[in-house]
Amino acid sequence: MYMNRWDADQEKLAETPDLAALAALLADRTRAAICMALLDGGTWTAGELAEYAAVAPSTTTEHLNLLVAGGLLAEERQGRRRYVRLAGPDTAETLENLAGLAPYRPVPIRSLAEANQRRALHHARTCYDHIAGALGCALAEVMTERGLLAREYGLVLTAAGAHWLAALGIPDTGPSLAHRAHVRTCLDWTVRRPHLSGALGAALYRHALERRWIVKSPTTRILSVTETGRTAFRDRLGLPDEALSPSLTFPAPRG
Amino acid sequence: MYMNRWDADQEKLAETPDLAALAALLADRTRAAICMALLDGGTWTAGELAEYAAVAPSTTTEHLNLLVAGGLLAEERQGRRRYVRLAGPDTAETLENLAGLAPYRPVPIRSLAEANQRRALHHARTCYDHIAGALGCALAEVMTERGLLAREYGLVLTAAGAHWLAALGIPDTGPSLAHRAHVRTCLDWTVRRPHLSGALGAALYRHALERRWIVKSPTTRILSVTETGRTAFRDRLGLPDEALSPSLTFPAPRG
DNA sequence: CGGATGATTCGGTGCTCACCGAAATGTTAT
DNA sequence: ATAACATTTCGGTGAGCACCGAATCATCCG
Repeated sequence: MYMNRWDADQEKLAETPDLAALAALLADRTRAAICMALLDGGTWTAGELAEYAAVAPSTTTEHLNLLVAGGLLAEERQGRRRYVRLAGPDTAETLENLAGLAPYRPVPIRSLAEANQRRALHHARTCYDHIAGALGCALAEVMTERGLLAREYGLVLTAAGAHWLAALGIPDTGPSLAHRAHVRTCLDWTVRRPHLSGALGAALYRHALERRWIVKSPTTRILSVTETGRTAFRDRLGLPDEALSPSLTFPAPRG
Repeated sequence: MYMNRWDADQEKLAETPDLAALAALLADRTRAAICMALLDGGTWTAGELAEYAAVAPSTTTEHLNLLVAGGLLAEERQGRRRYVRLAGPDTAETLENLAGLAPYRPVPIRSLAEANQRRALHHARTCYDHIAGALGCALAEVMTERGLLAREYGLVLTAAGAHWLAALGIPDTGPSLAHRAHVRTCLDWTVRRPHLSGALGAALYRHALERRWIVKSPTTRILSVTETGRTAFRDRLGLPDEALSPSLTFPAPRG
């Protein structure tokens, strides 16, 4: 069918974002749980998600179909497996922001093991491609205090910060950093303070992983600070000891 | 009931953000329409929203109850009226991001007047407290080209940009700018390119309104560029003429 | 006071959709 | 080939919820 400029414009003009359709994807307990699980930045199989969400495999299939069709998830099929992950950093960031705005719901804790696990999650965990939890928040705070980041029209990298990054061996403008915008912060749902996300957050996470300052649990989102990491975080950033290990008490809120 | 430190921590640990509950608020066509309407940054009465969304007043009441209880909307009651608005800038920003991620839905256009209205909306409109549409995107682009903004670890204000702001009479660190973070961009759902949001976007919008570079339609989100504005935008920023009036053709995509 | 107006409560209706189980499909392992 | 496994298709069921209209409540105005 022939379409002239006017018709093409009409077409463009006559569109509106279907917010409800997108929200409907997340409005289901099970689908929301799947998305939160995938916020670890990893790739899961349909079966793993079925067990995690405690629903039948057939139900999971339907949910994944919707989420993929809606553009929230990317999928990759290998043999009889279906691997899914979040579609991209934008998706992850929006989910994080949404989670920060969401009300809180009590979660049952049945055993000491579960309690310890949650404690570890609160201390340090992955948030897609960066560090969240008390450790992530402490990083953002200390970097601000030290003048590596500044709050001027937002959180930005200072000259000192750029220098510090270079000293660490993180190039201040790489291919992955250039196209992805922002020193961003997102509200941490455990500590309710901001932590670093965006390209800078991702770069720091990768760097810390490479140097084995932190290690990631293969099955969960939990991060542990290694002995090397403890030293590095303390010496290079002056992170207080409380931020470096899961403890019974939380650091006092900023004041 | 007495609660020691351990119990308090347990309580905090045993919470998780209820993403599904929040998303459910937006998963309804009518409620989503209400939120999108409120993205104009204004305050609406229940009756106005009922007419806008084309549902019975009783239905609107129920929706508003849910949205207010969920923390998305703030309400203020005066006499027999119920005024509602978005809860805050965070809410608006998250909604914008979500809308940018959402799929597009064709919207019926029944008359020439409606077509013109949509054209105007695409050209320039309010997005909570800043400028969106082709004009908003053009602003962001031109400011970047002119070196007022730079993409280094994200979009930041350059020294030249700060100077330019000062010359305009916008203080580079005001009370409202300091506490609200970020030179932010959000994906425009009409042009699908980023426009300026965050504190800087809000400051620019206010400034342009005060100088009457633009005027806002009292009933819709449509912005019109005045004759003064045309001159100001062109002289101070070098905005191309295409960006200054609604036209039949769109500016070519960047490249 | 009495009438108009904006908003709310409530009961009832219809539709959507999350869920499961059983059977089927396709893939890897023995 | 046969068996074990991961996922999918399909039919049926039950619960949740968006909607309306009619009646009610509260406020403003003459």
